[in-house]
Amino acid sequence: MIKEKIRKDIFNVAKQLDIHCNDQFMVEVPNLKTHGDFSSNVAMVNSRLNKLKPMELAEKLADGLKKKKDYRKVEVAKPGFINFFLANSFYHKMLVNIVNAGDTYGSSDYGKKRKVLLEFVSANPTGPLNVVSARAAAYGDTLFRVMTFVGFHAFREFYINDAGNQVDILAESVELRYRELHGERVGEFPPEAYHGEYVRDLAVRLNAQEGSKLFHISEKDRLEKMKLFALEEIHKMQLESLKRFDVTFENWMSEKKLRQEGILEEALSYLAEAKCTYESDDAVWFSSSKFGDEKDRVLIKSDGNPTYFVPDIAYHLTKFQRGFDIIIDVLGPDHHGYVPRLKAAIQALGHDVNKLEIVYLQHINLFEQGQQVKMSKRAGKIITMDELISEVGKDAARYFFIDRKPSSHLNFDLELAKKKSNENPVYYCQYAHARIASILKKAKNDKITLKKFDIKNLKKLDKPDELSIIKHLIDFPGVLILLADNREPHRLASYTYELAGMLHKYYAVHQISDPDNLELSQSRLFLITAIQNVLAISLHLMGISAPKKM
RNA sequence: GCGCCAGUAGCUCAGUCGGAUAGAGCAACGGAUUUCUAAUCCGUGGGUCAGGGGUUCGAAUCCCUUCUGGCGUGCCA
Repeated sequence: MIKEKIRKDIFNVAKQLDIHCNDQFMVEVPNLKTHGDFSSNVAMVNSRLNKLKPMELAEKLADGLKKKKDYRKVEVAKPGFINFFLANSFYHKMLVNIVNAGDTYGSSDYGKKRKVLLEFVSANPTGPLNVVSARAAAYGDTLFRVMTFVGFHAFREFYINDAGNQVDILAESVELRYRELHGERVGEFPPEAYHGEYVRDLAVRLNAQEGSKLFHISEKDRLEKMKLFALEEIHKMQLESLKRFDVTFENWMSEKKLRQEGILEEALSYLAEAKCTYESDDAVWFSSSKFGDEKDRVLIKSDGNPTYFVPDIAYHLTKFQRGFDIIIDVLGPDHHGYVPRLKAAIQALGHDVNKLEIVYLQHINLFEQGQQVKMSKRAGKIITMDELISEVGKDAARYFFIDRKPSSHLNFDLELAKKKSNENPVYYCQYAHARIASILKKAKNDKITLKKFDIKNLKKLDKPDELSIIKHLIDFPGVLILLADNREPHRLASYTYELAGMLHKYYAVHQISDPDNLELSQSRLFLITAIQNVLAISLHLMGISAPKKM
């Protein structure tokens, strides 16, 4: 992290010169190259404190900083900026570090082993995963990979709503299809039932296993059997889809299990102890409005059953009991009205609500030939995650889902994702990686080797584009930390795309491997080795393959 | 009505947390391969950062307000 280094240098010089310096100032990359590799507003921020004009203060600091050998030039500009130009030797030193670090480059102990729970996807076990789940899967998994890489102790968790109303309806839907198989006329399929073709498949498979036997047991037992069968099968389907997407979970939390273990009662009794519940209209209420929710919420319905809210409270209670430092829920946009009451419950239970973070992923619109693909859940006409993966491939799908920041609506262009051309950013990134592999192979054939590489040779790397590539490579660890802190995987997609672009441009202008120019070639091969290393790491963190050949 | 998210080039979006002349890609047009992969590169045009006000040395970024779009606002999950 160069910015940190420069900050430290500034602080040191200020101390030596007896200049007051608070930490409010910034070090950043200016828009214009003529303004240096980095610049700082330190003199402007601290001018009042030192009773000096910004320009005067800047001059003083700059004089001290000029003495450091990592800077080629330190200059002062108009309102009071200090501009830093780094020495080539500094870049070369960093480049060697990058290659030496290998696939650990960018990793750090930044997260200080803080325990992080990432809950995402958590789709109802009532059907195949859809594209929204796919976005959540790509988002959550990439965030997990990066947070782990920068030193957090992260866990992925999938919460299965395998109890309650929805799964009863699922069982009834299977029942109807099962009856149909046995020649019964079930008439119009109820609108609230699950219409998807997979329900029929489930019935067929159940029938293959059990035949008409199920008619000889009570309806209650039969429905229970169907429920278990359907849940098991759908869970396997979802697991399989996620596996195709290279996403796994450390833990699957079952709502049914929470109920069986009495966590719901536990949560309810804590709320009662905290005097946050009361009875009214034959129902039990939670006084969530005490904690900022807009109104109180029902916990136990007048029919004696808990609302879906209760298991959610119980589930979150376990998250806190398990001792996580950071708890991240990745939710769809339709849940944001729900969060205030959840946070109210956490406060009522006496836990630190600040540990809970909610990330809302916005909706996805699929486009095909410029037309939005209309999806209707009722008619069972949805595009599943599996169909999407088959259609565009895992790599493209994961990239496209990560490419936008979570709060943006995502327009997914199916045509573009399938294209194998420069228009498709996924291939653009992968091709850069493959291209390097190809150059390295060629160099090997030409007997240009990198073994026992002498750092002095890197002096040949002095072109502006070479230095800005190295600069970009040096940024990598900082990008990962920024990404982890802000929970914004899209930064990695942009970063990778930019790096790939730099390689392609570099390739177009310079002969990298040239047997007639051994020393220069070795320097350049060293550079592209570093690029390839970083490309491979970023692609891996995004769950995208890094091919050697395309 | 209230709440949340968004509004940046014709389109899709970035913008490193308040910095200097707001950036890419696509689309349009014009160029570049006797070459380490043209799945690539170079060039050209394109902007009232939705509107207005405020905060300060300085605002796409922070505050207020108006407008537009999406979602939410169940004893459904």
